[in-house]
Amino acid sequence: MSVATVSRTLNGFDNVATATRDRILKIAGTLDYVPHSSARALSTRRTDTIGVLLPDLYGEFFSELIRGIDLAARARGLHLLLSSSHGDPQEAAAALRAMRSRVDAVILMSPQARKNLVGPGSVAGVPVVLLGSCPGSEAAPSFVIDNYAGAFEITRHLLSAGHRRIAFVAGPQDNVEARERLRGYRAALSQAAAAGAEWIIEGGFCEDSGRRAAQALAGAGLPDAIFCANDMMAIGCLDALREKGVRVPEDVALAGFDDIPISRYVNPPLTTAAVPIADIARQALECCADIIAGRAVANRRVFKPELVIRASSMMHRDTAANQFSERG
Amino acid sequence: MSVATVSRTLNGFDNVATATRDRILKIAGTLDYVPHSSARALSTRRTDTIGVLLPDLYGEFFSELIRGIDLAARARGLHLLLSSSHGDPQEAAAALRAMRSRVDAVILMSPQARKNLVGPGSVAGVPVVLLGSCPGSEAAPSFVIDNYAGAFEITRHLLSAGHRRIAFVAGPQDNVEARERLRGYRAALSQAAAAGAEWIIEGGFCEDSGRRAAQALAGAGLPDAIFCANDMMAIGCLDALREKGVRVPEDVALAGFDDIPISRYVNPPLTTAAVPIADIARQALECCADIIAGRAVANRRVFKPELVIRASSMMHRDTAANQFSERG
DNA sequence: TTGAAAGCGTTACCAC
DNA sequence: GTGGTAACGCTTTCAA
Repeated sequence: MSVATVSRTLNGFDNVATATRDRILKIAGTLDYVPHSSARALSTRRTDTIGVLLPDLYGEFFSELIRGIDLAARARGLHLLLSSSHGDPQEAAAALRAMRSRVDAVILMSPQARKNLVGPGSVAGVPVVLLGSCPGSEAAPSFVIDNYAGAFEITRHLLSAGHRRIAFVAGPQDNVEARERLRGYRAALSQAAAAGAEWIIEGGFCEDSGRRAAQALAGAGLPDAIFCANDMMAIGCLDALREKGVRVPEDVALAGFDDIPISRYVNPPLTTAAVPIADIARQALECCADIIAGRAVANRRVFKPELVIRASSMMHRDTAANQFSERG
Repeated sequence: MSVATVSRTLNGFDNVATATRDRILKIAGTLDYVPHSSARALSTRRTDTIGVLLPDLYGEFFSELIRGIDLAARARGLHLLLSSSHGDPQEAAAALRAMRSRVDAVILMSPQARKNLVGPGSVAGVPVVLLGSCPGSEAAPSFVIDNYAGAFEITRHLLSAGHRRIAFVAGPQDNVEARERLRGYRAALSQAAAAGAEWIIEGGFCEDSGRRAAQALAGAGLPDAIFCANDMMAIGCLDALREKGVRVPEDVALAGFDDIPISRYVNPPLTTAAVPIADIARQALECCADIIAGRAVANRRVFKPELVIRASSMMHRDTAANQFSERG
């Protein structure tokens, strides 16, 4: 038998005699033979691998993201090359370069990018699909969250629950998603006549920055409500408030953003803007698969977060009464 | 210039004239040239990639694990090929086969394995490092948690806090780690004269099974303490107890296992057995690097969890008094 | 110090 | 249906 025939058999071509094929398959099974992927990739120019480039890996947000991508990749028989902790876009660019010949496409999340990381849909020949906004790389297909709308709705919800002075714990300043959430908060405030002034505290998307924000707020006189730019900060916030003896939602209402799995399990459960993380992840991977297969893909898909009201933002009957009487 | 000279230059050999080298590097920089990794791998028989095979990807435990591995891999210039959701060992074996030619070594976690997945330190030529116990594959280097000791200590802590009737919410029955934790609980109980009888509820390591366990317990008359085989179940448990109006730790004490990051942020903070997840992950990766480099590696490294006492298991002064008078 | 050429293990094209 | 063989892009040995 020639290598050619073996190759054809193993790749499922039908121009192989049944007898030959059976014999080959039997022997391959006996030998536990697996084709060498590098050789195949060299010849085929396909690796059956998708690269995943994330800014970080801490917390349930990224965990859900990877889970969604992994599930979809397995369903399509694709491998996943993972690389993260690319806070700065420079590093992301380097990682992208290192991945170039190892993958057929890349899922890239780089909310801190400034200049264009990615050319029109690809970088140096590798197709790129963006997860979230990536400033300067608008040409690539992207799956983005409508952060503005989500933050706007959360803020409006807090206002309509009777809260007036609403503090916002912002995300990293160089993060586009974080900035959009801030913009949504501001817009909702300025649109509501009854709303108090803007009240912005710096944060960094991690639990600890939420903690610090709560400590600062508790020291400076509490607002009616605290809106954290993501759930992790809200959880840190909640913890620090508990330590200070501040009750949520009785003394202060609280809301987050993302609806990571844990948010429904904290005490009180967290009001938040639900982002279908795993679903976005799946679609991003399928988009990669489509691109590789040469199918047409949507250029941009926007996901609007869904307002999820839980106990952390509920207004207590008598607290509400007090507030309304206080403020007329 | 010949390809050979270019190759030597790019691989940092010193038998290249400085002038030639500079010229090559300059041109390579201009062209943004990156060697084709498949071609290189085909020639070198090295991929500079480590495979990571996990049973699941849900929750902070795995998220921390991947984070630890990723950090260490980046530090060593290695890539990560990730594959998960291999509940059943059959699938894990298939994934292992598919990875074979794509990686230099594999970090494998397969707590549900039965027969030997892995030969003496490798499977079909690929070195394997085990994360956690992997029944039947004891020949490979492994990084394991002393689940028995951890569970023993948690149980003893609960007993010494005055709790007598301690319920255990078990993990999946086919999971070795879960079984070891159960064994630790049992041993501690049988060793303490004052302890109540064994009280075991089935669980599955996920939040929801913790919820269900709590609901069952709340219906059947509460124990003094609930010890969940991992933190996720404890968090689900805590949530369901809150819904039922059961106070923790006043009405019932609670403890988990793993010390995932979120555990200190729930209300009340969770008593647990701290497993240095990210550190174990790092060491596992470094072990892979050592094996690839031909360095000697330890065959088995055991990590003893550290008891972390937080508010969820604290006994209230008067509750304690009541219990002692009732039983004493 | 450099270049020529033989692999590495596939796939794919072209004869037969 | 099948086999021979030229790529694929690199590393490495051997000569020069």
